Amino acid sequence: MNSIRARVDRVVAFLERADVDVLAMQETKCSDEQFPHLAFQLAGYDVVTHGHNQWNGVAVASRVGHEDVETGFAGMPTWGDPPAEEARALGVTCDGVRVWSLYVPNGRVLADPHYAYKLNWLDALREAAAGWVRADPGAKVALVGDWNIAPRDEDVWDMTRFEGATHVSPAEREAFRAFEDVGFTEVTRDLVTQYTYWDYKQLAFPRNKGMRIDFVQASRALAEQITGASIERAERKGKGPSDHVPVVVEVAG
DNA sequence: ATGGCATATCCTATATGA
Repeated sequence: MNSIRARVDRVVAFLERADVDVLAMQETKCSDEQFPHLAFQLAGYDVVTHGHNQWNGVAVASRVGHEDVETGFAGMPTWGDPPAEEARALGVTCDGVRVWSLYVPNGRVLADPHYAYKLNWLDALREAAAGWVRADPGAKVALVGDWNIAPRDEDVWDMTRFEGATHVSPAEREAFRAFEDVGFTEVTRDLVTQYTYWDYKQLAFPRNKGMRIDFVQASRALAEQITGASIERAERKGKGPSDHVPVVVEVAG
């Protein structure tokens, strides 16, 4: 989002236009008290929010109900001094699908402690997710949001610009791939080819210098029900866009 | 050749982002 308050009208207009049931948001950049609920309610969506302050922040808007809200996951690493859990993960069940809105730590640069935090955070998420499907192999679980990883070379506009950078390192790519080992499949890759993020700077969007870093990892039971996917590139246009665009999946039933 | 954005708040400065 890069701030929900800065573009709530755009977001709600998109939900209505695209006929979306559930929206997982990341980087809302506001506290729970500051979240602009009213615009969503007027459009028929209830929003569950998890935000502490101006950093991070995740939320799930749904017009098909929501239950079993969880903030953070078991074993989620902390950050800062004093160490604290950041608002980067929110689990909500919407019409039988367990939706996790995830804002994976950026990593900054490879030498930064934030990079180790990112890898630890992904490890802990995979462990937690493994437990969810182990407990219920038929569970429909969606791990969605800003993964801050470009799993393949073609997911960035120019690999030579990413030598020694985060988002493309072997360790990050392995951390993303390892969700396969615990029963998850990335379900948008085979259905659509498109970047999901373009920097605000250097005319990145008109030059199509983007990155594909937003993904949907689905449990087996959910992956079987995915019937379509799209990446809403047009949402990067016009006045006041986010630097990311929506990634949409269709679920049967 | 260089630098060029956008958001937040402790707002004429700094942190964050990828």
